[in-house]
Amino acid sequence: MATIKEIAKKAGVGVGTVSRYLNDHPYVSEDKRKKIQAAIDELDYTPSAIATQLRSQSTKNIGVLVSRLANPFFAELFDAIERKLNLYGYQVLVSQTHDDSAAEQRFLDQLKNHQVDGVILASVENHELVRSFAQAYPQKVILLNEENKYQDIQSVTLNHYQATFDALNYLFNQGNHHFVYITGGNYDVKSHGYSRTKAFQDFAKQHQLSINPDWIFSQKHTAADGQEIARNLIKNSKNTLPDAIFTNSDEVAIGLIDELQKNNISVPKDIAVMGYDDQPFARFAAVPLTTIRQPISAMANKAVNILLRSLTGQDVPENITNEDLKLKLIIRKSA
Amino acid sequence: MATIKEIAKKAGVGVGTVSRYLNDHPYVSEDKRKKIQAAIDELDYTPSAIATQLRSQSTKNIGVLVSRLANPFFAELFDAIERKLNLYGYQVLVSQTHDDSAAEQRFLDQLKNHQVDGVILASVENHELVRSFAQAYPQKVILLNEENKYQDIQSVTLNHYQATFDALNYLFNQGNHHFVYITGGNYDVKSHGYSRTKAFQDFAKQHQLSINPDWIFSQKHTAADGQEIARNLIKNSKNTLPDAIFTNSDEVAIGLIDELQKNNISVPKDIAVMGYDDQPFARFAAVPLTTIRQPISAMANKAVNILLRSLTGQDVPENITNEDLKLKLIIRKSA
DNA sequence: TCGTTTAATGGAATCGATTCCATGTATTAA
DNA sequence: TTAATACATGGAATCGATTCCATTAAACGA
Repeated sequence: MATIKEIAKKAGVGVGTVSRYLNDHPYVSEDKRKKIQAAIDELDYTPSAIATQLRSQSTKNIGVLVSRLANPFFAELFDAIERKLNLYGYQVLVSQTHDDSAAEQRFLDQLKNHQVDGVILASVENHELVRSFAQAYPQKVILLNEENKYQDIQSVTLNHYQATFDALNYLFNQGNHHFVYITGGNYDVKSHGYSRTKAFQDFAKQHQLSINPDWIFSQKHTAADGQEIARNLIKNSKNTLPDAIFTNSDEVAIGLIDELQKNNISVPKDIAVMGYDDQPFARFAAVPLTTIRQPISAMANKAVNILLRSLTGQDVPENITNEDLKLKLIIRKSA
Repeated sequence: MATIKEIAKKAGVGVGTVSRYLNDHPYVSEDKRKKIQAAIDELDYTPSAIATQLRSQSTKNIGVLVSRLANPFFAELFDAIERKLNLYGYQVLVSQTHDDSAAEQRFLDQLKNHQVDGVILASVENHELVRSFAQAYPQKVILLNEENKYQDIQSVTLNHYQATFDALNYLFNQGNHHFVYITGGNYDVKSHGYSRTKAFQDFAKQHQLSINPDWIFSQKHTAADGQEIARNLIKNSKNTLPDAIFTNSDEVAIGLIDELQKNNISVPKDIAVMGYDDQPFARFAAVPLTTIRQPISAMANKAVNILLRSLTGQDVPENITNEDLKLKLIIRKSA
């Protein structure tokens, strides 16, 4: 590959002049412009991004971390983020954790070794780890849709507590009192998704519902997980079945419904099922899902806006309102 | 951030020694090892990946190009590719074309400017463009699941022609003779997905089916597209409706079925619908999809194997057989 | 004992761009 | 006419690693 030196030589000018030409600096005569461009064309020259990055100490790369891209929610989120970042000339590097905090570590290390200028974390496994990075690089890290226990980390957060509470209320008011709760995280304070779980716990307390520990499921993500839960429920609960299931993912909901119906349990008549995300597919399910819609594109845009602003100091329009970031209960057939 | 120079200074050794230590070269005394490690710990040093990349002329980054990650097929494909590449210490950069060849151009330029060591193209818009890159960097480019008109480009290809032909035969043998054909590409030779289209054309010829030009749809990808097609079909075809629809995507199939049913057209009784991909969701659709399953993980592994081998010259196990790469008709309810 | 490997080490050169500095010429102001 | 700016340019220094080369010390063989 040709280098800037070769271009300079071929054009009969200094490397400085070539660089100035490439970067649209003034102070390059028309005469040399032509010669330089000719040399570039002739040698099919493209500047080495790596060299530029080293010298300029900036990569124009942003890392995005999600737990699993095969989850349509994350795929759509990534899509929105990429579109927005491309607008500003950034490339995007995605990584998936698959719930593995070692993968998260490797991802974050890219900040340290300057592979990326900043990161958007749409998933966090190890809060301590993330926090230590966020403190080391406060402008370079932003949490998206994750619990933020520490005010010192930039983040865009939605009110999942309220949305979950409202959805549970909706189920309750339909006469459901025996709940199954399924989360993608763990059923404790340190887990991601805890504000939803907290809402469930508070809700149960408020209505004095007894929580059956066998009806709490953790780290469930896929339709296959949902099917398994349904089987488990049917097998273990002898004569008592729940009357409502709150999932934290449409995928799980779909698996559940499929398996329940196969066992002649009607949704929503026998059991109501509440999804989460309003994934593209939700409306097309065998029983169209009642679910909580996340405002994906608004979330993505806001996160990118904030990150770019803090990264470059330059003014990036703030055009996302709190209204745009509202979660919304979508009522279909499953509950 | 600390640099290797500062480490050298703090440890009282030369930069060469530090570098040797970092890269596990022999010829570093136990004594200095300790001092260097102490300095590294104290200054929280991490080598700059950019500098290393510049010097070593290799990035350990691979680019993956897909048309749309929100398509579950591509999301799963990406997932499989990423898992495999991580195993070998590579990072992955994804880009989406969204059918825009300018995006493809930008993506490929990363090869030229050394942002990536190689690329996997699971989608191609502009064949000429891709070919010119493939010729400039023959070992660095591999096509995955795309038409390969030129034998000079590395690729892994499946027999979509045969799979499509077989699926059409299946539909035909059920008594369907009036076909709608829907592709994600264009209905011509230059388009991606043409071997499927060719199979359809040959099939029609063989059975002397008349092709209704109003029943050919191009560049359709989403469930919304499917719904629109269904509406279009119903509105325009007065008293004649097709009896079978061959789609090139489960997503489209799902939208179709939804809209047809809303109009009291029964699937598969009135119209049979054939999907493509066997996306995770296919089995959970309102009418579980009859579709053609793509061997995603085998495809991904094979592509990565070939690419890494041609990139590094080193031996990467070839453990994917042709049997693993077979497309398979999955019969459910929609046809 | 002396020549020959082997082990350790420091530091300059290098990868390919950008930017600062020095220098020179042309233009304008007074 | 002269001083002050503006315009153009070449090339060295720099970003932060790796690697080659030169040098020295220790171990080895005969």
